[in-house]
Amino acid sequence: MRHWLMKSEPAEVSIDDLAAAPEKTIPWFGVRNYQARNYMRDDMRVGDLVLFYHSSCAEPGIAGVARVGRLAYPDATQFDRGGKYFDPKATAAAPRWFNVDVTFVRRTRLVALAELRAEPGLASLTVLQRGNRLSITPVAPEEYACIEKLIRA
DNA sequence: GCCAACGTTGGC
DNA sequence: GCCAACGTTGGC
Repeated sequence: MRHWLMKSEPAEVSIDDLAAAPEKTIPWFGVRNYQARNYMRDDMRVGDLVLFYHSSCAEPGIAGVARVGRLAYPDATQFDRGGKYFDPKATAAAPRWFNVDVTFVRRTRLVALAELRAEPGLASLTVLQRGNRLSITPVAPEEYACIEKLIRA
């Protein structure tokens, strides 16, 4: 099983929104970056654990844990003509964008970005690297264990 | 609102 | 294939 960190703007989808969703599950639509897409399409498996990260907000940081609830399938919003995620180059026969479903596991205390940065064990965490903008990044098992510890601290 | 960093696009 | 221009991300 692999571990992931997925960013979401809480104004769009927060950990509370995920907890309140039907079946506590939300399709992770709208990703329009190839590397992030590839992680979902090629590497994510049902049951993989996800650190739910709030970004572009007053208190950026890890706000909860989720898991992959469904393998990647074509992102419906790419076909939504007029929608903000519409992609004119995508076709049903050759979809460009894929998403997994993400299922709520639990809230955590807010582990702030500054706290993550201050933790020596997380020095190579992808999301903390300079200039990183990827909304989906892998988390090594040791890094995940380190963050679990921070969550409980 | 600012701005650094990065990905994508499109002309050549 | 190069690279300038542009758009987006995301912390501050």
